[in-house]
Amino acid sequence: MQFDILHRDNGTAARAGVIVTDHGVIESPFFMPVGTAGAVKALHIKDLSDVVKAQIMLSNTYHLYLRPGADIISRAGGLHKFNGWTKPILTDSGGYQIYSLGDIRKFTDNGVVFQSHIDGSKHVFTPEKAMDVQRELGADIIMAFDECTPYPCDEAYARKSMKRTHHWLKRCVTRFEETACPHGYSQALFPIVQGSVYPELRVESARFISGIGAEGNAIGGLSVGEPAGMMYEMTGLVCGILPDLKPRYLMGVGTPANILESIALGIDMFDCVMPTRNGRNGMLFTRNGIINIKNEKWKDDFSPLEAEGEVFPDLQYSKAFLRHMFISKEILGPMIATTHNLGFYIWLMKEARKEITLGTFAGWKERMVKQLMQRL
RNA sequence: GGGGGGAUACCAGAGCGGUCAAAUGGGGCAGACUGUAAAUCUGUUGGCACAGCCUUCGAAGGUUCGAAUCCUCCUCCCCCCA
Repeated sequence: MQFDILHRDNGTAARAGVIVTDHGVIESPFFMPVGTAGAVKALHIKDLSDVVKAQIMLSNTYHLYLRPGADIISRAGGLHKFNGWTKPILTDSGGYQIYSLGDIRKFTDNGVVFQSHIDGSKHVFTPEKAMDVQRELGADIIMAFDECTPYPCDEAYARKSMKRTHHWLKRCVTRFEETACPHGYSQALFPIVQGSVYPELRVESARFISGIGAEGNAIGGLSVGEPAGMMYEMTGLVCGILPDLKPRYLMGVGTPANILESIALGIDMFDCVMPTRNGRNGMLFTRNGIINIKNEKWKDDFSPLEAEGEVFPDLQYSKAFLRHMFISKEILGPMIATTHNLGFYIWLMKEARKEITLGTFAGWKERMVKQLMQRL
């Protein structure tokens, strides 16, 4: 994997660059639609690629390991062959799932014992296992096995957990170096900074992660319920320490405003379920603000979803029609909303990139943040 | 013509003397959702001057301290036999 910074903004830490992988080029900053089980819910890969114009998708080790199983995907020739997505893929390691699994998991010295959310069966995940499975899945970028701390989290636990993540990282790196992708192309391993909302821990973790010399670095454990200001503070702090010339990935973020603010702090990569999940639940992100399409006030609004929009559904469907689809529980409702939201997110990233290139990102961002988060 | 069953809030449907402004489901309305156990979950759904009061359980009378629940009568619906 190769990363080059092509432009830097005037007045913020934002940068525009390019990542080259064996499955193609990605222009940064970028947003990765989440396709947990190997597919972005409610979307064909053709729409993901040609309509939404996603450059890369994210998938999940935990889910694919449980079902259909890494062996099946490996026998298919890797995840790209299995799901038909020929562009880059990033897989998350399963650390976040173990966090969100709550009380059906427990930590051991070796790794994590957890129960499947599907059938309750017991499984053990270790750093080595996370690497082995991700090698078989064959994503272009794979993530270290970490522990995502909840919010709030006391400092003693956050420190202990961070140390564990660091320790696990070393094991991940060792295993990663001992193995190769069985499908014949290269993979990059990204380590993850933790440390909850404690500046000293974040600094310590960012330094440790930087020392690994990875091809890219991620920030985890944020956007788990802490105030946005705290998230920006931690992100800015960590960005100041992580290598400048490597891509920075802020995991799980976020709202359009969160993303623009984080780009300004030096983040290049994002993923979030918000455009897809909230879309399926009737929330539309638009250039003018947020719409809850199920609200009665849209019932006779025949204006297009987004008059200035460039994505297929924007002009094709009216608000009244989409509301009708949702109220009638038609499958097309979630499909339209997902397509629109992802198209919007990716359009927003493209615009951000353009502004960075022009060196005018800061002012544009201020205007957009206010506008995008309004409730319509 | 004879016999039987039933009418409950927007709909369906429990309740069968007090703890009932009335279970439950649907529908309606609103909210939540940030590395997806999510096409999910939560709240609300008679009125108001709202820790209380007022008007509701087909209509009208009645019994009772007290009725959606018991009695009388009226109206309408359904089933069976002829």
